[in-house]
Amino acid sequence: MLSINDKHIDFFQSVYDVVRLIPEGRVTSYGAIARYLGAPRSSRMVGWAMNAAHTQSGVPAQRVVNRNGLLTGKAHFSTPTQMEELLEAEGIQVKDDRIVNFKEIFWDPSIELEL
DNA sequence: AGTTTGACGCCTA
DNA sequence: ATAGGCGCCAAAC
Repeated sequence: MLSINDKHIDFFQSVYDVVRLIPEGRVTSYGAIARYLGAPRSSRMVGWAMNAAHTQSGVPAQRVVNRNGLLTGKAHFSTPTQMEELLEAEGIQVKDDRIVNFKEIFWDPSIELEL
């Protein structure tokens, strides 16, 4: 699925690129990433891309949650507690698989990177 | 080649 | 507030 043409950059690669830009201590949602990539209705693709995120390096997958601030992807980490542990290590409070103050630490690429 | 399934989001009842 | 349906695109069956 590699492409030699720059015209259509891999969707996966683009997702990883955005995720890498998420500042420490901040989080974003699948929908926000999809919207930033120009596919507002394709949040599922972001999720699919994240499925293979662990194969990439420098991709803080724990900073990507669903629009409710729920750690929906925690099952895909090494251990069921890995995700929240990583988040808490960055100063993000997690309560019952949900990010506390989600609205405050939310980082929207389409806004933060609009310039 | 048709069907099912996602680490989702949004609208409607 | 909760539940269910549809959309959207790619990969696995």
